[in-house]
Amino acid sequence: MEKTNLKEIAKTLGMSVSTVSKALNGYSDVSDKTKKIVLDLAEKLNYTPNSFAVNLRTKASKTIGVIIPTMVHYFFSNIIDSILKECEERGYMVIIMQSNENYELEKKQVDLLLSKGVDGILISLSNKTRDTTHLKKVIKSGVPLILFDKIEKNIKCSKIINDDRQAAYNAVSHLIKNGNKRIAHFRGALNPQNSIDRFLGYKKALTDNNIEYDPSLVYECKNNNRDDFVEGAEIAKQLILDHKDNVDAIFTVNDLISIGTLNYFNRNNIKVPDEIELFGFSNWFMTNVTTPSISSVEQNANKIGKKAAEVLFKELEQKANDEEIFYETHIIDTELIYRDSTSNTIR
Amino acid sequence: MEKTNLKEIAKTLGMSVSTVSKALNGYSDVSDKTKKIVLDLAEKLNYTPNSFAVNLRTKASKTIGVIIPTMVHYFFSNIIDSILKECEERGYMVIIMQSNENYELEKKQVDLLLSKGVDGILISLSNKTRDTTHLKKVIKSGVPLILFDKIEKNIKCSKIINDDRQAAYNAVSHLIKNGNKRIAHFRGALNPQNSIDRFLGYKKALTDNNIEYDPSLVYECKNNNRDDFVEGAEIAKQLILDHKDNVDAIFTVNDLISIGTLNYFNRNNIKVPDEIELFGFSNWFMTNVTTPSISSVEQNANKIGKKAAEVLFKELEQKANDEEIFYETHIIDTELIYRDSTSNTIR
DNA sequence: AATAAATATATAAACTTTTAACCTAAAAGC
DNA sequence: GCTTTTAGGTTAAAAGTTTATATATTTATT
Repeated sequence: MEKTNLKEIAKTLGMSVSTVSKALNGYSDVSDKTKKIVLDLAEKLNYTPNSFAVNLRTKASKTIGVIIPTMVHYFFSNIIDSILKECEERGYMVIIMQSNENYELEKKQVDLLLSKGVDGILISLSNKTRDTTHLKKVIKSGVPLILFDKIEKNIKCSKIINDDRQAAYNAVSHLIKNGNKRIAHFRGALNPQNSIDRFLGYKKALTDNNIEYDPSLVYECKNNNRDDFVEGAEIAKQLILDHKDNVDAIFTVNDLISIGTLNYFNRNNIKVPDEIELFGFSNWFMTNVTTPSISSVEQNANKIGKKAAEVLFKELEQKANDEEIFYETHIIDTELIYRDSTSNTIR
Repeated sequence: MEKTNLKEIAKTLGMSVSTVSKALNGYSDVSDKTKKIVLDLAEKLNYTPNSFAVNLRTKASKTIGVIIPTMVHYFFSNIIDSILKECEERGYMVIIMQSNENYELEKKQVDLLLSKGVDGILISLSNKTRDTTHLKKVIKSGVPLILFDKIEKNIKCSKIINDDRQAAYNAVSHLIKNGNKRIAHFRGALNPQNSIDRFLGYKKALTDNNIEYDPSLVYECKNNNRDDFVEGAEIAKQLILDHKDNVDAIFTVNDLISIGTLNYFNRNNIKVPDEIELFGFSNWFMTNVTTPSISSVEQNANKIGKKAAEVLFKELEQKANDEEIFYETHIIDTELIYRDSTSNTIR
């Protein structure tokens, strides 16, 4: 079953290549009779167009590229999941690359995608990305670019994000409404924007509620991966050593840290939420099954991925129609999920 | 910065297109002097070959396709992780598709990948795949195919798998060595091969050790996703209702079920491992942080992905050299990880 | 009936690259 | 000094598709 082509079909039917092509593409200037003949033979021969040739001719590949820091993460794998679904529906393929939080690699991957001729690119930036010439290069080359989650504000393109700051603000406000005053924060590393924003939201919630910000209640977690559990437990221990009974609640930068913290408390008979309340971030499914279950911030990763793909396809269409493209920043809603690690008298 | 091409460069330098092409590709029949001139200008103009044209001409895309049942899974995201790394090293791109355990979708995706002209395809089959004409089509079309993890034995191609049966056998044997006689099995659904193999390994370990197989100790878990936790807890409850003190240990088909089970025992003051020992499967990182930590089977997902990619590239090379391809089945080693949910007096 | 309009098909160029085949001039061999 | 080889390059074909333009045929208009 050798792969056939337009030329073969044309020869067999005694037609020209262009007629066959037009028939297959449903052009109106081919008679229905001819169309049927062509379609039938194409079907019989199992004809599929050679996409290399189609790409070359049409200058489009019906393929998009996605770069994320890591695949092995609940949040990102969910984003990818919905990007794949959106693309699948539209007959687009997705090339996925992982930067592994490595800026050089991210840069190289952008080049690879461009050289590959993808129709559009979605990126969630690595934590180490400071320089953005590679992003500007994408824009210059005319390939639509969408940034999501880990974005760089000063790039002229559409962006899809959560409002981390607001989400953190809401979570901490909830802790305050519950009557907590001494609220600790287990923050992420110093650089990543998400980590900064969550910290800022935490801080603002305190000051807006006339609670003095106490830096000694803020602990930094270095890792952002599966070691977070261990680090969460260690920091929880340190917190108790430092502040004994003088702490009411903890807001953590992610759920795994919360789970580690909870684990330490459970092992040491510190009652959650009675003695200390706990609020996580990301709504990882495991927060629902710990004892007690952990309140957390739902980021709606699926919505982020879906919206990112939608905006890309919109821009792709606008580009095809030579319409002007207005860049959009979409803020995907987050929600507080109240579970048993917080007293939820008032919501 | 419009994208330039060979023609432009040739015109600027007053050479022929073919000389420029040969210079850039390091052919020996271009003088070093000319090469330098060409390379310099190409560098300056930021020339990158139009890969659509290269693909068309060379009939290769330097892209491979991967189909997996789901992305949102620790095991698969790890496999993808290492596939991406292997491909990255070789300058290959990876198109990833999710079948969502849907046979029709899997079939469609195979067609898409073929029509896209990928150089090779890696598939982990959906649980619902019975018919394999789509796989035969791949082979017929001459595109190297590698099956991994969820495979179909009767397809003539290379395969990368764990020996689930042996791994289960080893885990249960360990439980037996620890002195357990009444060993329950929380198995997966009836169809998937992995689930069947793990069950068979469980059964064989019993009979090989002269322990009578008791079907009433085998419980079926329907789901294979995040509801497993809840189901694990429910089945644990049922097990205790059914068998009270007449059960020594449990071997579960995956870790989330183990964790759910452990959660039920902890809540109901059933001591693990003193009253009941527990052995999971997959070595999900969370088994390391439960209280007590849970013994489990490490599947080496990264090795599976790495090997799958390696074998593909090997076949790709053999194909390029017109060598005969011998299909290989690689069994990736598993290992037992002993933790606190089992008494590990003898190893 | 002659012309205009419409319909249907064919021709040929273009997309960009690679490479087989060919050419020319200089170097080498005798 | 003549032939042969080699180095360094050019020409042109080919990959398979799309599409603007040209041509041929049929139908409609007056």
